[in-house]
Amino acid sequence: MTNAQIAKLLRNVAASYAIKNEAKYRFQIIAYQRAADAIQSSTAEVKDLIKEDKLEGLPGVGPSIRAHLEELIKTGEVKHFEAIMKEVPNAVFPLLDVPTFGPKKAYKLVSHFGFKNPETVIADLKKVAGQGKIAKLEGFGEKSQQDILEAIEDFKEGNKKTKRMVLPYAAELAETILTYLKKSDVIIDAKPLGSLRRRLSTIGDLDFAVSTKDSKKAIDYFIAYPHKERIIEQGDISASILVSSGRQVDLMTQPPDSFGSLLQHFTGSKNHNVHLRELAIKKGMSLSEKGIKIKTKTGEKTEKYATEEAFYKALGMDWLPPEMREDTGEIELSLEHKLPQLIQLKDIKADFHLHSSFHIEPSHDMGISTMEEMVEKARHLGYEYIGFSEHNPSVSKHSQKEVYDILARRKDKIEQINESNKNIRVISLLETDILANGEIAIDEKSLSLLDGTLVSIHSAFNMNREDMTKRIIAGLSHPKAKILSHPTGRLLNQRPGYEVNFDELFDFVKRNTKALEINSWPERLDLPDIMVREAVKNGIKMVINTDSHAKDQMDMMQFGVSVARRGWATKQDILNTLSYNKFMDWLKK
DNA sequence: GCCGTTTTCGGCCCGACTGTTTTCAGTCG
Repeated sequence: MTNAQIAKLLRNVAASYAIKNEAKYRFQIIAYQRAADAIQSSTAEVKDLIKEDKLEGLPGVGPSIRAHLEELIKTGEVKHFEAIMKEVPNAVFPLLDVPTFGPKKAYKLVSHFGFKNPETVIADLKKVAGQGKIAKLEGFGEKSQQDILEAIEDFKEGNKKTKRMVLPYAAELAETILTYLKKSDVIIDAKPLGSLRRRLSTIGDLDFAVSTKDSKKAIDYFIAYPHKERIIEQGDISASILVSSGRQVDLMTQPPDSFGSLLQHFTGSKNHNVHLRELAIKKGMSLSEKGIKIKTKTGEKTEKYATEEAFYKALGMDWLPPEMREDTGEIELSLEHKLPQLIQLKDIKADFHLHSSFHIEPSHDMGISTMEEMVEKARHLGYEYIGFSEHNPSVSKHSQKEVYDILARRKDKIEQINESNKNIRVISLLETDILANGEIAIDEKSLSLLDGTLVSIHSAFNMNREDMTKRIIAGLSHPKAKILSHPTGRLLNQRPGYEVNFDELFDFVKRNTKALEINSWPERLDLPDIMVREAVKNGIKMVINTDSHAKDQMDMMQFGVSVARRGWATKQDILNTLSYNKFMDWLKK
């Protein structure tokens, strides 16, 4: 059973409690939802966590839910869950996945019409809505009947085409919308919110904060967005639209003197904010997007905050980078004024994963920009040095002698570039396959031509955990193999990573002066942020690379930096912040 | 049901928007 399935089960339990008696089970409902959130966002599978006795490490999973989950993994079902859910018709649960449907609405409709089949319930509901039968129900009307039809339609569309966007694409779309917003006369400032601002690797909806003295005009301007498909909702201070790519875009407004509270409130994460508001209550404060409500002798007043810095300061905290706001210890550090200094884009002095168009006759894809073009781009980016890491020449099409000859020509070419340009030092790297047997694809003689090599997995993904771990460690064991590229092998929205024992791998990397790559490619963003955090805790060195196949892709470094920041990495954790000489010293270790 | 340097008992975040309502319930973030 996957984490997603377990999370859904816990949400169904929460929904069942809500249907039974929401007031009575209020806190159980919250508890089950929290546990579901924690499990859904965990990188480790619940069954593995149980095996390693780490399940209680998840925030929101206590003794009771842990016992239930152990029963689930052991027997495939949980008696307690079954008992609660038995009182709710099965057909309720699929409806909960449809936006605008909560437990109450789903239950009312399913029980009134007597729907029995979870498989067909959405179609069944669409049918009775089409027949005008919902509008006649108490608590429903013509409009809500129409909304139900639209929600079902959108849901079916969404299932097909609108998965979460990877960060770089979301950032691009956001930039277009921000540019539009900033053209308005009444909009003083506009900034991204939510997961976009926290720089998650994948983004669902896009949220924006707007500073304005005239929220009505700002909202009118927003809903007139040229690529708008339709308005989802429109109120006095916020609105939501659907844009033509099928994405929902939300806008929140506040006057300039409350803009700081607005940014803070909607940047989240939910857990960060809930924790913050609980702390505030203990200080007699109440937090919202409007400011901080404080009880006074005469009544209460709301202090306004124009900046987030001032808002956090009022709570006795330092401003936190949005990437850290996940309630994983950052609030405590901020209260103690001990936040780490996260790495910034300007700290980056090099990029080691560049595929040029040099004719290397590679095992995989080639770049399209010349080495010279990429060097020029590196100069523009203010780098000090770069490394070319084309895929190794195909070993199925060439003898090792031929591989050597190609690499020797490439070495000459790199030397020539180093002689002709004084701005950027170029080092001779390669992206070498780790073969299924753990050997690296090219021989000793060819390796001797390189300053070092990145190694990576591009074949035989389906090995078991133990064999894959052995394979990677074997590949990384060669003195020239220094960096493991895209370590998990995941592709966002496409495939999960291969199975590796990362405890073992981390240990090996640390003991042998190797490094793990944070790959900035939009679908990779690999190492994932959560594992970067583990790597940082364990003192593992990393590099942030773009894996560029064209010069302009070198701009994607910012996304790798975002991943590093979400993992709390500082300059000291990332090797391409080192000067050329220091990095070369490391490479030779 | 979870959680803890104010608590192992007694708390548990805050508000906007919509539709169907004459004051609120449901959903969302």
